Amino acid sequence: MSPTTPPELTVLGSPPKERSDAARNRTRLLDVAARLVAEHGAQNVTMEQVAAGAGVGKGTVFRRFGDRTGLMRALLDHAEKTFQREFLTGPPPLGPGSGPVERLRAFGVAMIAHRLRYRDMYLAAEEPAERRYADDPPRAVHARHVGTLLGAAGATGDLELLTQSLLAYLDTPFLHYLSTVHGMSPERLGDGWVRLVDGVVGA
Amino acid sequence: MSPTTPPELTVLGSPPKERSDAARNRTRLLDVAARLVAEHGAQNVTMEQVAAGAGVGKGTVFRRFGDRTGLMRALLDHAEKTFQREFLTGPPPLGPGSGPVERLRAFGVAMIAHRLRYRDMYLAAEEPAERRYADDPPRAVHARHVGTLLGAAGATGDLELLTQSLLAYLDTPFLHYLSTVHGMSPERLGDGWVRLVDGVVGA
DNA sequence: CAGCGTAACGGACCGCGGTCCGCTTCCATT
DNA sequence: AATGGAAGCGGACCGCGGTCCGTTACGCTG
Repeated sequence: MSPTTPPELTVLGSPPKERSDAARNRTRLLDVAARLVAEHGAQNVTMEQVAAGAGVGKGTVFRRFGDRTGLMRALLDHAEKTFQREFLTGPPPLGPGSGPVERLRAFGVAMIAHRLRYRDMYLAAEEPAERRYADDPPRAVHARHVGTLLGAAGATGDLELLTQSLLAYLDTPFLHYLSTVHGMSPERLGDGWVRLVDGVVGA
Repeated sequence: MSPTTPPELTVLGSPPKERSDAARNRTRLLDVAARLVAEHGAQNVTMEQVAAGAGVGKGTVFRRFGDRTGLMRALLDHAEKTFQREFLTGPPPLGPGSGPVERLRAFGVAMIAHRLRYRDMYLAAEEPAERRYADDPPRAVHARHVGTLLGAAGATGDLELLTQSLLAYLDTPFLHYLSTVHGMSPERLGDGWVRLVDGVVGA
């Protein structure tokens, strides 16, 4: 090897770097997609519109984002990261500093607000029923967080399943349904979460 | 009016009768669809195949069943009715004769088995995220049943929301996910249900 | 700076769900 | 049995998500 050879293995966790045209197209596509979603609603934005708006071919959109739900997830990424920072390292009662039960309560309440706020995109980001919830990194983060808090709160038994039971309550289509069809307010939904948590940790 | 005039108003609750050719096509379509689903899986059956197999045009299928999910719901109708009879009028502990908490526990356990058994069609019968759970007569029956039992069990507070919280645990894609990705057995899922119920009724 | 291997590109193409509308069939009435 | 009108029918048609593959452009190497 020549003396100027750069490292051949990418650093663990950093994705292989993108070619410049690819990177440019990704940001243009996200910009256009965000604009179109804000303008017409996630429901009414087609992949072809996004491609045309960014001045690229349709194939490029699919190469970058895999499928429609991948594009939507990419759009949600920033909001999701912000939310994660809040409950992982933010101020109490959501972040560290409060007791586990209090943090658990706050987590659900915040998640309900978050999901309802971006419901349009969360609904559009849903995977088909067969692969729902699988390969979903944010969900894994939420699960670890809830599981840890449950443990710290002294909950006993099948914590893995208990965690999933709680997450089921925070499903966006479910919250959306209760909010629209049953006319339930976020506060009411939050109270429901608190009650569920209390019941489950034996408070 | 002539003396032989039949009643002009259909009896409340009985749908306006179907023309003979329409009725014949409905049964043929359901037969063919059931066969194709059994043969290739609900996932891999197209509406056109069903139409062709029944020797009718595609438009006819959609006229009868509205959309793909409508056809799947129709296929599930028989199993669903049977299940409803079991928990509404069948023997204890599922049917009347046991205490409300015991019936509630049995209901969830039976539902988990039922949904996993027919998961293929339940997954295919799912509505898009925006209208999920809305206009779903079986769900309304389940909700009334669970709500009634919760009340009889002496649960207090927001029974409507409590009912929905419990139903969220019985969602087919959720159960399917836990069963496949997390490798959880029906028994384990049943235990999770029981724990949830006990926590919520304050047992 | 020329050459080259590879990633990226673009848009024609495909399959499926769903719609539309001119034609057919049923059946109530006389 | 004839007839009129409504319910039903069929299949061409449309739009969208997703794929394929020949072409293009990036950037590394010498």
